[in-house]
Amino acid sequence: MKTTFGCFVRERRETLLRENADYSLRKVAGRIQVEPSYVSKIERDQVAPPSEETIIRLAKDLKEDSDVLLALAGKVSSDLRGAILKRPRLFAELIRQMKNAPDRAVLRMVREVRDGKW
Amino acid sequence: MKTTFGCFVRERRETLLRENADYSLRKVAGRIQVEPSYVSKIERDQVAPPSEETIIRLAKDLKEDSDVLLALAGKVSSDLRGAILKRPRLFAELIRQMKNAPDRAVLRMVREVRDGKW
DNA sequence: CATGGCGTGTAGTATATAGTACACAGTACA
DNA sequence: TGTACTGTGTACTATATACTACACGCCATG
Repeated sequence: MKTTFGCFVRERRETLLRENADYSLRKVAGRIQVEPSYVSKIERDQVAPPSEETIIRLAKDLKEDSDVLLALAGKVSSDLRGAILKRPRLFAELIRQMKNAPDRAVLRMVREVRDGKW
Repeated sequence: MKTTFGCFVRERRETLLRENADYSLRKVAGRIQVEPSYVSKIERDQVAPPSEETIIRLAKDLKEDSDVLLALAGKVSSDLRGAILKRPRLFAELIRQMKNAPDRAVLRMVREVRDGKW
């Protein structure tokens, strides 16, 4: 079974709540500026995941990687989308090529580029 | 000025129409299974670009790269999205790293991976 | 001169997205 | 024992998305 957005968020929040009462559903809702009932429905997967902006605020609040949270919501963060849209053919080829490459290989490339080997 | 989705499509269609009467707006609309008035509005950017599925049918009909057409519509094709969502942190890092790399460098890496150098 | 194909204008629709507002019942604790 | 906080149920809403349906006027041509 796949982890859903809601389950993941609930689990993460309850973990934080165990050692910090500031992570009640209502407190989190307050900080990320949505209604508590909405967070409740989100965590039980009763509604679709929220918007990108709300997911990013939530990720920050829960100290989670926003790319991971966005992925669980089936979304790609808009800065990545922006990069792809500027050079669609190039990135399409890159991603399709890397799709089946093992993590190690992809990481090696990232490192090579970061180290200026181009 | 940026080329819009509509302008691009209209220009492409009219180019094809010049040597083939099968590329009238109505004929294209018929083949891609939407109303002619809808295509008219799309080409004049009077409405937002159509759905991914419709864009792909349109790209095929106009013999255009669907990734390019999707990009003009501000969309990323769902197979690319799927690849990113499976390994969000990895691909986020990859794309952010490649974002500022010159085309040549990215292409070199793509070729290296394709040629099994990993 | 009417018939067929052309592009376009107006109006309307179904479904999805992204939430709000507020009442309610249970629990803790002072 | 009351009050403060917890999570949840119900109902509603505004905006966006992705189109359809159909009528209109223009032009070519047979």
